[in-house]
Amino acid sequence: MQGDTVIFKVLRGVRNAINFPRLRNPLHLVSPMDFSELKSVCCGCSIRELCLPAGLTDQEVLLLDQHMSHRQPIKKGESLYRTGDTFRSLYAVSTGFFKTSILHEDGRSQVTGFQMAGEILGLDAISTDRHICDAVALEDSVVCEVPFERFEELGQLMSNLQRRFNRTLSSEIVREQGIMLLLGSMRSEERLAAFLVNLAKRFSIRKQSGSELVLRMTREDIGSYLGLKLETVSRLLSRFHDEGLLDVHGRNIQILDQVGLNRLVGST
Amino acid sequence: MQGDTVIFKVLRGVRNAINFPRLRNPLHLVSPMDFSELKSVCCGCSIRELCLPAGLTDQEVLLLDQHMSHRQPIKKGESLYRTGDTFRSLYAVSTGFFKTSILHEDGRSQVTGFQMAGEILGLDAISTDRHICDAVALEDSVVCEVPFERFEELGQLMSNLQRRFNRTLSSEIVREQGIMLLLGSMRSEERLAAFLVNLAKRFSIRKQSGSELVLRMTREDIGSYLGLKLETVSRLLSRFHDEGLLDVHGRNIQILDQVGLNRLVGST
DNA sequence: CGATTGGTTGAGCCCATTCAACGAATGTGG
DNA sequence: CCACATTCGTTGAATGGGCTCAACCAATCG
Repeated sequence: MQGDTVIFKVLRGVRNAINFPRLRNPLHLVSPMDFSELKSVCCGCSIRELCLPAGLTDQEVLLLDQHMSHRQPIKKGESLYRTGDTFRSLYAVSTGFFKTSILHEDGRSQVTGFQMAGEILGLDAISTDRHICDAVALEDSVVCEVPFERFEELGQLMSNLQRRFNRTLSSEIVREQGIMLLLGSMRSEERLAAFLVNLAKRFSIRKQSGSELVLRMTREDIGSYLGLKLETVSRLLSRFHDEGLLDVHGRNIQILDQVGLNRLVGST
Repeated sequence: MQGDTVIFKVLRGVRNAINFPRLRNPLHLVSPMDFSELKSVCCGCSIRELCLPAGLTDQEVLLLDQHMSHRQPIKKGESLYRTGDTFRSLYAVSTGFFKTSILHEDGRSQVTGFQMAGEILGLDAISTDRHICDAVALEDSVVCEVPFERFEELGQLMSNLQRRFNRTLSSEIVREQGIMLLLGSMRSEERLAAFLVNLAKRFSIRKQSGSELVLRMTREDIGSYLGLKLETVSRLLSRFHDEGLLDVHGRNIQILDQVGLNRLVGST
């Protein structure tokens, strides 16, 4: 134990001596001309605190910003990446809406998630250096490309960034466990209610209405995500409508009874 | 772009100059007496390459070993941690078998995984600093406790370790996506077949028989994991037995027709 | 020894699926 | 501009896969 602490103090000393102080130096080394070329992307981004830069200082964000983020538009229906593509970058959704889905050998597919502003795409590819799912834009969108090799290097220099990223990865694990619970032990109406509640919550965090949802995905996408058939989703939406929980007009859904919907999920 | 590269070279230079060379120094600073107290744990571990130290050099493993791993026995039926416990450490299974499960408010629970030698427990807790599932030993087991704060510090100093850890987290995401596919779009017999094939594969990687399985979990555990009722699991095992795919004697299961089982899953 | 836990099997039921028809909206090319 | 195809969504009727309920057995444990 004693030996442990000694070594650790040394290690920590080394890290502190070099990591944080040097962190600022590189920026100072850049000529004024270079500085003028640096356009802040993340710094002025409205969803900064929902995204990778969450919890970083302005200085840190600036560093991340200039060396990492590369904005890129994606048209509705286009793929950001496909299964089998070699993995080079993570993508943070800036604006828009995506779905990710994995393919089974026999042609069946499973939607594994819907991503909106601030959420990260491609985390699953880190493990194998290849994308194992398809990411498709469900509306015209903009993503920030984050070259992963560089990001890892930056993580080594910014412990704060690395710590946040560990949390991002862990959150994705938690999210998926929630889906496992949903798929493994909820009935259809509970699944759909949970889905709508989750979507509403994520919209409202982003300062959008938490009761008026504009679905960007088809009934089939929802069904795949929830382990249901599209007809079942359609029927359930109609039933929720009849029961006064929702107002359903195609993809425009207004939540009329938030409490009733939550009761269905079982939480609260 | 030019500016990018300049700064990056500097950053990389800083890292290289301090990270790897210094890495060895702390050990040299320790007195001989301290050295004698250091017992290698991971270094001699038979599953080293399946566990956190995978891909590290001997020197790096030694460092990880001495400051991180703390072996700890867990009796069958005991909890390694419970939902709500504050998160301090990850645990690597050294020997034995665990299950993790999350609890729904209304009492329902969902088994989210079974962990065997070399697999890491607690990854989901990183996101919130609290454990969000229960981890229970299904047989007498030994785990290596890895205090996470220290591990993060070490990751900052060993880029290799950090990179591997990113992959570990990502692999867990991929694993869970596989379960989502299973729960969302497979029929009961496919699920059970996939489960058995996966279990057999993991046993055989660990130099154990890939055809003679000794299940450590109950039918109910399996059912929860696969989104089925225990009766369904029992019936399916009986059917597989009748069809000559398996030899089932309680928890001792021998796979008789590997090919037939794989055909059920749909892969190959 | 009874009590408890885990496993198997049967009978009937129900929820979600399958199959099918139809309508609305959108886009495309002549 | 219309005719046509395509995609998406809704709704009905019938089916069936997995669930519920229940009885029974085996192993383990106090």
